[in-house]
Amino acid sequence: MRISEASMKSGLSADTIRYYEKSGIVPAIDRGPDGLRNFSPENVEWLTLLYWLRKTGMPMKEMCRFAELYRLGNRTIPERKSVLLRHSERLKARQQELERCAEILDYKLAAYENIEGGKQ
Amino acid sequence: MRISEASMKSGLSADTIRYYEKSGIVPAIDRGPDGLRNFSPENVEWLTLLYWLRKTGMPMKEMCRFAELYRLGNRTIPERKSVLLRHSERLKARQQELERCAEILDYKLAAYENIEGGKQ
DNA sequence: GCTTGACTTGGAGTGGCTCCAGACGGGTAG
DNA sequence: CTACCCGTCTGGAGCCACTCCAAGTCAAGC
Repeated sequence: MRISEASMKSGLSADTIRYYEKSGIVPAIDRGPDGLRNFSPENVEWLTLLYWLRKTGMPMKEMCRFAELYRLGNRTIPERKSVLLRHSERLKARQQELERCAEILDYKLAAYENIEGGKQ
Repeated sequence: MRISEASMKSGLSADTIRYYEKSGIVPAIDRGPDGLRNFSPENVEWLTLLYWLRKTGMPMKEMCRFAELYRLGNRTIPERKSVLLRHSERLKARQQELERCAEILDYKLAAYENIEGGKQ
């Protein structure tokens, strides 16, 4: 499939996909005789995973490392697991931040309720 | 208090505080006779709020708007409330994304458990 | 009086895209 | 056949929100 379809399915923009390919985070995609990229379902699966990792704050560097491990085959699975576990920890920390911020917002909003028309 | 203390208390770096002041998101801070910034507790409270809003993804533009409303005094409280409510919605959406990603990670990790030593 | 350290400014650099100009090639319309 | 539109290509500029740095000022301590 071509880039627009891969983009729709993965969630990444066509520009971002090209950018990822350039930076090696995505393997060089096969090209048709016309020179256009031809994405396989596996490519799209990979892009989709990247979409989620990136969206939830994994840095490029780490994604590059992860991609490299993937290229190196099965014997890197333990390390890949540890990358994902680390990210999972990050997600938890992030959720706590969001919760903390939600509390602060609630507090602020309640304060506004009380003030409404009073002093600042 | 000086910038280093304000930085510690708010969580923002000194550079970021100066940057925020330059961009108007923070009111011009009082200067002592030595030309150094002299932060009041209210300044720090404001910085702390900004820290949380920014950290949880509120764009600068919106924070600028919020700062402007704040400057305009109490009659803008309803609009300030709606800014915070909108952000609160954003937090919820963000939390769902994190959860979705956590699911995907769990799925991947489980797949790795099964593969461990088998085929890629 | 000299060093140390916190602060100042302006400006350059960074990460991760995002947008754009200009070129190409395939398909439909006139 | 020509005109035009689409989607794609590449390389490069632009953007956001910092972050870091150089060069300078000043105050306090030895």
